[in-house]
Amino acid sequence: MKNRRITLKDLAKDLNLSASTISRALDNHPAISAATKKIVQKKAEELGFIPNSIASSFRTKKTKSIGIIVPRIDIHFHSLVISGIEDFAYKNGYNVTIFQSKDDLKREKEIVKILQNRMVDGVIACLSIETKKCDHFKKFDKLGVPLVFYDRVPTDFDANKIIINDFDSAFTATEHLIASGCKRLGHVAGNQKTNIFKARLEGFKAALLKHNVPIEEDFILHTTNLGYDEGVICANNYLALPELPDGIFCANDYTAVSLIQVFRKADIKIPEQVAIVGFSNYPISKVIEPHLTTINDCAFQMGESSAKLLIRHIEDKDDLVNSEIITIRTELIVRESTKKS
Amino acid sequence: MKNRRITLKDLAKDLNLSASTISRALDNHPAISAATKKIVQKKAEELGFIPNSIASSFRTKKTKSIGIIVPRIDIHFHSLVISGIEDFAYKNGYNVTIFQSKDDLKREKEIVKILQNRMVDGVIACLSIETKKCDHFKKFDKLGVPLVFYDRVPTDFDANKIIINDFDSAFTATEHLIASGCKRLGHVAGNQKTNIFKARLEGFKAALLKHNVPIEEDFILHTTNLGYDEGVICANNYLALPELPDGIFCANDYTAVSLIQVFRKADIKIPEQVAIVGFSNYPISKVIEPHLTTINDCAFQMGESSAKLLIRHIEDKDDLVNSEIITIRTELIVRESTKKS
DNA sequence: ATTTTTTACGCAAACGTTTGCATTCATATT
DNA sequence: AATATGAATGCAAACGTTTGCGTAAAAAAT
Repeated sequence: MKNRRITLKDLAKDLNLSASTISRALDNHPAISAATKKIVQKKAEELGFIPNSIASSFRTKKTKSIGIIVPRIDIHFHSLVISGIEDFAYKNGYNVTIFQSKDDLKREKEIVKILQNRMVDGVIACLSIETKKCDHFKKFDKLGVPLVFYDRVPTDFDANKIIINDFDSAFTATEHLIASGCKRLGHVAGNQKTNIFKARLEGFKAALLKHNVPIEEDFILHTTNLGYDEGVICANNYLALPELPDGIFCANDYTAVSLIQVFRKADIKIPEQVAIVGFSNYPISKVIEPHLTTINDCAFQMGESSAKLLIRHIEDKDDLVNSEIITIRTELIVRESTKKS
Repeated sequence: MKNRRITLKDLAKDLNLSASTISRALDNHPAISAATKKIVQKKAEELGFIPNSIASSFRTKKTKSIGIIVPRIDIHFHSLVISGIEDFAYKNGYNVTIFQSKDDLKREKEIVKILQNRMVDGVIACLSIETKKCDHFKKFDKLGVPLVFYDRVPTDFDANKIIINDFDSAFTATEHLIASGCKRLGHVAGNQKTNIFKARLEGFKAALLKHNVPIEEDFILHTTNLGYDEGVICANNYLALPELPDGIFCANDYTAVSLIQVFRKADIKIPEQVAIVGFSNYPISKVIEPHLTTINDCAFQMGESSAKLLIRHIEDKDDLVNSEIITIRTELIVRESTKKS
């Protein structure tokens, strides 16, 4: 039962070599002869030697693993980002340990503490919605643990950040509505305490300004979490207005989908009467009828870029740059929900 | 810059105590006086001591981390399971390291090797679609590393498994169609090389048998990956038949959604002309019009149960049970797609 | 044949923590 | 007063690997 693990020393004894030679042989160290390497590798195979990576990490102070803090794993955007991170990390010999903050600041702080026990070579994080100050993250810098934020990033301190340009994306989405012939534009806005949603609203307004479209405050509806239910509420609010907007840019796809559904039930033609644009390119956007025009936020690529940047910082310790902001290019995906034609 | 980490020894020197006393004090060991504990804790706080968990793991041979192998993270079912695992693990002081097999057997084997380097106290896995033989997993047993499979589990060897009863679930779904008045029943079947999809087909047939509904082979369509596109193909195949089924049980929600969309475009009323049931309760099932009746596979709970079972096996080493199969209760969620009324 | 260089390997320390056992000192028991 | 008990702490080894440095033997240079 007690299957003691084979160690370097066991191999060494078996082959009348020293542990250091075994270690170097398996590491393909130049100072070891080809013949010895062969022998060692064969023996290792034979005895089923499995290197103890904990011992190795302990010695070298490198764990080859990176920690990820996300609000929730089961949100499609985040699972895509994680997928991108894992993919890039895996190809580069790193593995990823995942924590969910559940959008709870207290839990986020706990996780940060856990992550500091030198379990990870670097950290990738997306802030909880509650997080305003990021002091708890500052210790990573002192410990020499590289840190990259994505999507919801801190504004109160310098850090590596992977973001999309929410302002520009919103601007593009809105311009698309205008180009489609919309004259009365509305916006379903996200929580304005969160920067990305603030930027989307600002981008929306900027586009109107540029094209001399009047900003109708009644057409700008505010939400707190951009869920389906809030989308339904917004839709009904629009319906209660004396006149509907003829184009609405929603800060995410969920609310956009709800709008479409409620409007259609009210026999309002999409896109003929109201054109709708969402944000994030969630899977539902390709399912809803009519298919939803939306902004692809390239979540997988965000994950890849995060991992890439982090690993570069992990391995280039002499890197003088300690703060880098990378903006991922988004794209407008035009589907039926805006094709007035 | 070089911020050397504070260690137990530093604390010991500072307080004129031995490292062992510090260690025990922070561990709340009974042999240490309350007074000493106070002092040690205060000093630890003051110097910003962070225990080196790698060293601890190295010494104790416990990493308090569990490895997860999933086909893909960005599939909603899996991200839900992972979420359940992480949640339970977190509450019990474990963290989770995630790997994606990408449904590639070769990569799955690589991951298994990586996971054996004693990085994890236990493993939770969902087999890649390619995996038929599970020999590569057997080493975990020899190493004393507990292993739990979920959803796609091996059939060729005893192991801890968390599954749903696909046969029963399919049976229930089909009975529901029959109870709704359907007489000509169809099934969109998944890849029959995969057990869960085979069981769903069998459950479907068994329900027909029980209720003396004829099994019409033309109404049973086979697919390979159950994607949207295959759903569209199936829908068109149904439309090409001399007579449509009046009730269809789909092996997953994607194909069910495609059926609904294609049928509606062909001006076929759902559920009046054709009632449709899906499987898995994906988010889209609540968005599609009409909302989709489906089987809730309780993915989050699967994750929780997996973690619970695994951690029990990790901590009860003397546990004589080495193979346990837990079936999670599914539930039929009735929505508009089957409400003929 | 001697010296120098090169090649291939061994020695031993170190990483920070945990833990069985020994030790010290104070207190309780006889 | 001598011994036994118990509480609190220290000692030292161990976990398995890596790595700078030392050294022996072999090859090359003189």
